Amino acid sequence: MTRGDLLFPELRCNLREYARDQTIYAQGGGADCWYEVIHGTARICHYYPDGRRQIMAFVFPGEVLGLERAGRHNSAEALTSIQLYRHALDDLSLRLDIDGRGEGDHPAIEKALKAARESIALLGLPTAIERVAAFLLSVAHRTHGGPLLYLPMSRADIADYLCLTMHTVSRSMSELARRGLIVLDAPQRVRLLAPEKLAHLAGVELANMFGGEAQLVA
Amino acid sequence: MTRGDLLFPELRCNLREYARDQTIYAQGGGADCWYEVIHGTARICHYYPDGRRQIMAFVFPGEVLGLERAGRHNSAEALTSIQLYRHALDDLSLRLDIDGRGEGDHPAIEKALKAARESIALLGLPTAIERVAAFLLSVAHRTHGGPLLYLPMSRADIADYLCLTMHTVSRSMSELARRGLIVLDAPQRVRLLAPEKLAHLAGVELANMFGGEAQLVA
DNA sequence: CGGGGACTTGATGGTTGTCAAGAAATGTGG
DNA sequence: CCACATTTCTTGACAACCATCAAGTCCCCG
Repeated sequence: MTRGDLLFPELRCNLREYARDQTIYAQGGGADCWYEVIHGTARICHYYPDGRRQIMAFVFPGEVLGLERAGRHNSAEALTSIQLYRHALDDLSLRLDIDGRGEGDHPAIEKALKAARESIALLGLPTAIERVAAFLLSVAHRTHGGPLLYLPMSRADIADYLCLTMHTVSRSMSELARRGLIVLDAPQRVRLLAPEKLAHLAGVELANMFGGEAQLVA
Repeated sequence: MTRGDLLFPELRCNLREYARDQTIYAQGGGADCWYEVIHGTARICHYYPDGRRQIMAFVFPGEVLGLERAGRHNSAEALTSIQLYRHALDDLSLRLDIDGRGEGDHPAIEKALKAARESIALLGLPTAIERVAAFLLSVAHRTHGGPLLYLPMSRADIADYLCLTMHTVSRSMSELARRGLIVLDAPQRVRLLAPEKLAHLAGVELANMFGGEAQLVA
């Protein structure tokens, strides 16, 4: 199941490992490469001078980070121990073409654009509970697709991603549990009981963006 | 001053004109080209089945739209009468390299990514007045850079872009005027009296994103 | 001059941020 | 393995902010 197994031995020199909470690259530095996640999860953060932090994205296996030719606008940090494949900036082809055939000549950049669109869509949802519902569906779809999911990030991370406070995220989770849409086995372990109702909360279209309901009923 | 003058006669066949409120391309259709704005302004809209509308971006001269190889996720509509240069999808070079030298091999996509980052940053601001302040700075920077600016979009458009209501946008504008940061000569004609104070509201870093204060004091 | 659309403004209620405390989970040393 | 310390998460009370509902104003255009 480990995706590193898919790689030829001569390509292993491009593999990088980071421990939990390590910085993969730092905001303000120069960019000499981009990465593809083999396994583990990262967060992309932007720090403002006033101390606020905005999480631009979470990056799961098969997704990309660091596509900034001009330099690092954001920091990348390991949420869990993480294994990355390091690419040269002028090579925009993916190592793991998981989705089947590529999506044009620049699949890496197009993945990045798609992720940005998804973030904007999430922030466009008017209420906290809708954003949390959409977030859970997004994570489910982007990891295994099953109804039992592990959240590698803290409530504060989720809050900084959805532009809410940790408290509101927590309240929304509790409210979803109270309505019977999810079960909180542990703070970071969530079962999606009614993904179709979550999808309705998140907006039908957004739910489609996350791959629809079919995969979640598995 | 008209940018069409910069084009060689043999390239005029790729110019397209649209009148105000015309649709440039529609959500759900196929994508066979992307565009560069010569003059005029467009809005990129995403329509949800429940009737909500999210404006993903406003596109000013020198900026790009329609970079979606897989098909149209969004609609593009002319805010004013608009002149576009039509590009093939496999040619990602810009016709107008306004910023001087290009920014790598894929300047068009990198412009699109930069615009997406800016939208996320705007939505990350916690209060309505901060978003409106940042929005005004952004428009000023992306048009002429001077303190006197014309807003080609309606309050409702701004609201759907900043994820607020038209009413809150209007109230925020009035509040900025009350504080002496701007003057509302007409609903769509705004003078920035204190761009540095607007920048402080919007957050220093965001202000830098919009080109800093120097250009606004002109 | 009259009509309609866009904008502004007021009153009210719902949602979220803030402040504060408590509960649960995690880690550490005995 | 347990007790304790620390961090993370949850929950409550309150205040601030924004959406909603409802008028009212301004401006453009016929």
